[in-house]
Order: sequence, then C-alpha cells, then structure tokens
Amino acid sequence: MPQIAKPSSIATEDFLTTIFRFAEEGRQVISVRVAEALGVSPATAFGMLRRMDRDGLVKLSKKKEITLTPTGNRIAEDVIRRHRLAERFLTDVLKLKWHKAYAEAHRLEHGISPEVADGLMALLGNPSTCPHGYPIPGSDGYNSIKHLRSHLSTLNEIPQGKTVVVKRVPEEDAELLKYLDEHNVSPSWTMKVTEVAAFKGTIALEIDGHEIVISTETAAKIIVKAI
Amino acid sequence: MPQIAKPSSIATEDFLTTIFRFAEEGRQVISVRVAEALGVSPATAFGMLRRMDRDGLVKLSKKKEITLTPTGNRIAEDVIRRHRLAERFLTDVLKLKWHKAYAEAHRLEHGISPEVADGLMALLGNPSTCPHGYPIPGSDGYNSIKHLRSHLSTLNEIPQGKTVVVKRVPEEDAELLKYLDEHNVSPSWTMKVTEVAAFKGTIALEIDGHEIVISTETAAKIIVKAI
DNA sequence: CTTGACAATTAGGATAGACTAATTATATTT
DNA sequence: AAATATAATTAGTCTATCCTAATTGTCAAG
Repeated sequence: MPQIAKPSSIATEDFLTTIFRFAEEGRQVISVRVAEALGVSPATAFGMLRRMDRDGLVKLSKKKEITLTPTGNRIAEDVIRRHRLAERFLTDVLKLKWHKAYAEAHRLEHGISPEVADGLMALLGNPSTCPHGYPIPGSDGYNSIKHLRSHLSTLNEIPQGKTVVVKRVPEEDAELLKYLDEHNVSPSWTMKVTEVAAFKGTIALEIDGHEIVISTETAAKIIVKAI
Repeated sequence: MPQIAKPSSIATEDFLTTIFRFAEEGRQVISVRVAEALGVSPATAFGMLRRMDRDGLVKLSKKKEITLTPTGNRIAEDVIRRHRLAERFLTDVLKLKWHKAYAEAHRLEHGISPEVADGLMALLGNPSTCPHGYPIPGSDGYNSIKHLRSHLSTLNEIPQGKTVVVKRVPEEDAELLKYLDEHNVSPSWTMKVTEVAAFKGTIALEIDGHEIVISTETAAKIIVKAI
C-alpha cells in the first residue's frame, strides 16, 4: 500500500525552506548555519535534521553536506510558493509596506492550502516573482536550475561605469529593505555604478536621477544583471 | 514590570475559539464537549484546560463549568475575528465555495497579524459578519452580549405560516452548507414556514419561489428572525 | 605533528500535546 | 437507596521540539 505522507509540522517546514533558500543562493548547507538562520541551538537543529533524515526529507552525507530529497524539495517548493504568493498578495492587494512582507508571509505560509494558493495565483494574475524578485515555484516557466543565483551577479562584482538591472534584493532584512525602497532600489529598476571605492569599501550608484552610496558588503546582497 | 504575555500556541487558540463559540451559541461549556468538538480525548482536553487555567486563560470552577478569563476572551475574539475575516476574504475575493470557507479559514486564522487583519478589514469594506452570518469581533457595533444566539430564534421554533429572515447557518457542516447554498438558504434571504409536521419530524419551507423540506433537527441549526 | 577553531554529535533535561486505561465523582433513574 | 450513566481526574507513556553542557571530529595554521 502507498505510504501516507505524514503532514509536515511548522518546524519541519521552516527547516525545509531554510535549506531550500540556502541552496537557491548557492550557499553551502551546514547544520550550524541552518541553526543560526532559524534561531535555534546547534543541538536542536541536529536533532531535527536527524528526524528529517529518518523521515526521508533530507539526506545527511557523512561529509556534513545537507541536501533535500525529492520529497523534501517538493514540500519546500510548495511552502516557498505559498510564501511568495502571500508576499505578493500582501504588497499588491493589501498595500502592506515592502519590508514587512517577509515576516507576515512567514506567518501565513503554513496555513495556505493548494486551493487557496491557486486562488491567489489567479487573483494576482499569475505572478512569476515575489516583491523582492525571487521566483515563485510553480509559476509559468519556473525551473529550479534556471533560477539559481549563480546565473546572476551580485552588485559588488560589477565594475565601475556599468549599468545594471536590479533582479533581487534580500528578503529578510527589514531595515535595509526600507532604505532600498526609499531609493527605488527594487526589482526591474536600472542603476549605474558610478564609483567603486574599494579602499574604503563603498560603491556609489546613480538611480532614478540621484546618487546613493552603500558598502561593498551590502552590495553583495543585491542581485543584478549587467546590461 | 508588566508580565509579557506568552504567545498562545495553535492548540491553545483552538481551545479558546471552541469555548468562545460554545458560549456564543449559549451551549454549556464542558470539558468532554470541548474534547469532542476538537477531536481529542477527554484526558487531553482536561490536561490542556488545566494548563490554560494555570496560564490565566480559562477558569475551571469546581462545578465543571468552564469560562474564559478576560485575557482568554480577548485572545479568543482576536482569533475569531481573523477567522471570520479570512472567510469573507476567501468567499468574496477568492471566490471560494461557501462550504469550504470554514476549513480554509481555520488553517489561516493562526497566521494573520493585527496589521494584516486591519488590511483585510479595509479591503473587504468593514464587513460586520462572516459569510455564515456570524458577527466579526472588532467590527463596527460589535458587542459580545448583543450577538448572543439567545437573542435570536432557531428555525424549528417558528410556527407554521410565519415568515423569517435567515440570520446564521452552521459554519462547520460542509455537506449541509452545500445543500443550503444550492437552495439559497443563506443569511439575509427570506423564507416562509409552509408546514410543520412534528409527527414525522420535518418542516417545509418556501424560499425564492420553490419549496424544500428539512428535518426539525436540521432546522434547529439554522438561526432566524421572525418578521 | 600539535594546536586551535569550528562543526558535529552525544548526554541529560524541560514542556507541550496526545493517547489509553483506570479510578473517582456526580447525577439521574429506577 | 442502589444502580447506571456521564464526566472529571489521575496514572503512565510517547514523540516533537527546545535547551545547556560536554565530547568528539576535522581541518587548517604553525
């Protein structure tokens, strides 16, 4: 008889999406990092990951690398899809401020059924990305490989004088998002790298007729495409 | 220093709303009934209620009656408000079928923040009731006393020949809701009690030009106001 | 090749929530 | 008053999550 898939708990869904996002950004998936991202102790994360391994959601290789199994990946994509749809709904329909969307969507993502997700999809006109530029799994043309961050650049890698299109901004950093929003640094906007001052760790950008200066470190969090 | 209110778990919120609904319908709130309504064992319900008593959310009198404390009531109203707003959103905006709204809203209610609830309220034009006719706490003119079911009648109490306005239909019984919906038995519709056949336990109604027959027992679940 | 530093893993404990199986109260009914 | 229901309560278990405090690996720098 077919195994009935045990419903995943909220804690499990949080672990799955965290691992998914790490992979999406090309970051190495290590137990401690996951623990940090979720705000739990390493021991807690380890215990959780061991249960998830037992339940066939992740694979813990002997060389520390953590990977999602097909089942784990499917669930992670489902939850991420619901999260990003929720973000779109919150910003586009409820007019919630951009930088608050992530936290609110995180609360909602666990309670959205497939039917409601489809309803949101239709209501929103089949969006393909969340407000921060990340792709929505299950949308037209979504492909987990194609959307890997490795196919794009981070703003700190762009040489002076180049013009770029903003593709993605960090989802979770509300403070930074608020700042970026005020200066129109959001997906699909175009900006020019007017100065790269490596010696003092800053870069200057011209966007929408004005200039802003950010640190190289911050620039590394902004995903762009050179044009 | 002010005590930081410990956030309520989903299980706790479920207990609080169940107790709230019992009271709202004028039903006696007893541990076993709550257990039945939530689908848990009496022992589980008892343990949960004892913790909730300890945490100041309910009061367990020595004579079995369970009541919400002011804190418990406030939380219950919050969650019920989010639930009913979610139902309105689901039916009015997402066009979800009526009889599916309860279950879906139940999944969403725990993840809606005060800010999102306010946003929904505005989006929906400050509705005062859910699609089944129950009042939304926090809406204009909401008053927990005024809305007690005891101030209304159940359809089985109406004498033959009377005309009534439908006020509330049962929220959870998806099967029955589907039937009622097909026959326009929904809040604000008017119908006439054409025949009360106590000997066979049925009553006949004329609504929107056609007649339907339901059992007295079912009629007891439909809240109306004689006109 | 030894020492850190960092990561993994183990040990030992809580608490919330759930269950089954008694046992004790309380009420209602012969 | 004795017997029957019904409800409350207690006992004893289990699993998922969470924590703190070791302990054990591992890998890179001396």
